[in-house]
Amino acid sequence: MRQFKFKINTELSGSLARTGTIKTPHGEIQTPAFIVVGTKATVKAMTPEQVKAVHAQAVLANAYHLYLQPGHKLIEKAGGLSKFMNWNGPTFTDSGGFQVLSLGSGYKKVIDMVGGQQETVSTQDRRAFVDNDGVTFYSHLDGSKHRFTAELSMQIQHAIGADIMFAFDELTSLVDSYEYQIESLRRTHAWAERCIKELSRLRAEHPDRSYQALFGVVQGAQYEDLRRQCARFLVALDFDGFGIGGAIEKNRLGEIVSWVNQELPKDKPKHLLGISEPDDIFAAIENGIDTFDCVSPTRVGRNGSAYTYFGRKNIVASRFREDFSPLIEGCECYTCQNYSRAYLHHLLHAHELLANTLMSIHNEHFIIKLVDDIRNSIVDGSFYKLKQNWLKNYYSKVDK
RNA sequence: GCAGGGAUAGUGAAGCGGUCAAACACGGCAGACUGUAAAUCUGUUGGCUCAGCCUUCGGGGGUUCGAAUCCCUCUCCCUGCA
Repeated sequence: MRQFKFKINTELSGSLARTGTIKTPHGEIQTPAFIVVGTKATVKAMTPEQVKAVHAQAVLANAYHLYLQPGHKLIEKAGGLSKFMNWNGPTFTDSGGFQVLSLGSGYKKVIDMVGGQQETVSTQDRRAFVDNDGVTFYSHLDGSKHRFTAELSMQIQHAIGADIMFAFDELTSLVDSYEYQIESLRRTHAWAERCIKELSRLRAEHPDRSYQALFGVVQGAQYEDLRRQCARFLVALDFDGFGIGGAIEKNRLGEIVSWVNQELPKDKPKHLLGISEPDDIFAAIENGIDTFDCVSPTRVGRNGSAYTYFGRKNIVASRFREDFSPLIEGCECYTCQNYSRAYLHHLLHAHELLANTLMSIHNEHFIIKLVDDIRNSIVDGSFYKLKQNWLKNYYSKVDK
């Protein structure tokens, strides 16, 4: 019995935006929702109680990382991801497909979301090699050799036991040729079919775990024909929802998401992988995205930046040394309720671990609240007003 | 008191006649971070009218075309012996 359900609650006329509810065995997710990232079965520097307190509805972990350490079998023995990490809400796992890029062609390179200059990586520097059947790669932890296939990714994710899993895909970069995108897409399609097949085998083997939902991932980079083609291909398969992945030029994000969502069935949830900048969030939701995840709030926080209504602020900067006000006046997060910018500045300079926790709490709270506010604005029809005012402030360069 | 060693930019520490405004580390300053090889990475860090010039390597004085680097002397510190 599949317990995964998605229901649309309200729609914003004149756009693809909607609110909805995803029902999983571990609880409901009110969408649009920002899904917090906990790659290695932990949201870095935060306890599950703190994750709950910032109103996170679900956590997304990573199959690649958990396979290498501590091993998916161990998590299975522990009773599944949710129990293992003491997070009693819904969970997602990413397939490990992203590592094809981050360890392969994008090794040591930042994925350029703006679409500027990019270099490809020479073969000898690569740690991952893609072929039609799968990916051979070397562990970033100890250099040991491994091989991922669609089947193994499903076995890993199935063992980890998240409520929502993603099909194994290949992520290309913007500099890959159109020809390569076609070749890659062919693999992503084949792997999607193999994921479906492998999951049905696993479900038959483990009826108790048939609750796990599987999302297919749409690739195709910046090409409209490829994006639409990929979406149509995946629709024909038995996916519970869809992820949209791959290299996306920042200024075309809304456009690309809209092509895909015009092809995908309306009544299934759509997840945009790895996005959380405020302007991207507005663009994504406006074009029909229900959930997204991103490492940015925690990573940026650990590295000293805080989200505010007037842009990100580098709290390590000396101008905050004697600033005894909270990160945001009136912010309801634990950090702003109790600590000043000067204190956070001090913790960051002293490399105190509490800095990571307090900065992460604020940033996660901030992004989650933004998405919650957007959800409410869809319900009461004030979406466009919120978007306009919000982004005007955020990019105003005012230092408040 | 005698013998030896040492004083280098914010700190520690290289340099031991020219390529030294002086390695490197830390600290400082600034920036970046979008399916986490990230408590990470990048740039910068004497001054200025900045492709050049000026003042620096404990203080002072020498040697030399040229000194942080050699000599004399003073001050302070360390280690032995008295």
